[in-house]
Amino acid sequence: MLDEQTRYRLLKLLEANPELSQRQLAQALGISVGKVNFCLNALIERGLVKARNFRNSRNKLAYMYFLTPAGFEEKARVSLRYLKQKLQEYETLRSEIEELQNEARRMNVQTGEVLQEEAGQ
Amino acid sequence: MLDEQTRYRLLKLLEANPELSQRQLAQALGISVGKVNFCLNALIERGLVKARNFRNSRNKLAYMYFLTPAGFEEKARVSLRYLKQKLQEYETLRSEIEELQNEARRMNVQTGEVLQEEAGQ
DNA sequence: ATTCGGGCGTTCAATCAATGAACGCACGAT
DNA sequence: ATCGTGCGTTCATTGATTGAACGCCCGAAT
Repeated sequence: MLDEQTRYRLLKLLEANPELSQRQLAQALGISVGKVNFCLNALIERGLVKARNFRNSRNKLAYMYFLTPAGFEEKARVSLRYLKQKLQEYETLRSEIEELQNEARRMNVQTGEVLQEEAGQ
Repeated sequence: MLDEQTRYRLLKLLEANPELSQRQLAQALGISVGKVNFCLNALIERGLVKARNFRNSRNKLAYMYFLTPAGFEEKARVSLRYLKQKLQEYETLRSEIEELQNEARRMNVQTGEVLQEEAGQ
């Protein structure tokens, strides 16, 4: 449920915008309200996030989800892990693309440049 | 069910190794037998793959799933689409990594190089 | 004082991709 | 005949995810 990407993106979003509602978080992350609710409560339970009241722009009482000190530490760890993972993915992707390009080149020979034209547009 | 990646990897695998059984295909692709069966039947139904009998290494009767001419054409199209998609992902990943590295740099300032050491190992 | 409307967090039945154990079948070996 | 093996196929189960529905709260309007 709490995959690395969601964890990272949620923590980052909370750090930058603690005033977002669960619905706004859901929309910003492209996930469902239910999932945000679940993840947020998990973070709160682990003491990484605290909910606090504040007055929003329409002067209504609302929640604010801000990172605790432990939350900031966790976010640093998660970011680093996420970065490493992305660098790994990057390398994997690089060789996969290379392989695909070799394949496309082989195809070109057989199909008389048809693919190259197609790829151009 | 038939996402672009599975479609590409299955067609590629069939082109190179038509003699693989559904179980072997599943293992090679890291997906379940049921999914391979479903995908394969979809390909057969669309006339992109044909099943044919042959004698395998143990001299047992077995199926061979080979690409039809239409299958080869489809594979070329899928490969190209997949390549484009991967190039796109590559660019996205590049900027995401850049952003993560900026973030890590900012953190370094605040945490006194702790993260850099951590990243080293 | 009362009603209303809107946005909030929360819940949970429904959905859907995916799994892999179980099945019947075909066939070579014994 | 009979086994054993590996095949394709099936389908109940799992598990993640969804989003409609709910009750609640509170400011505004009546």
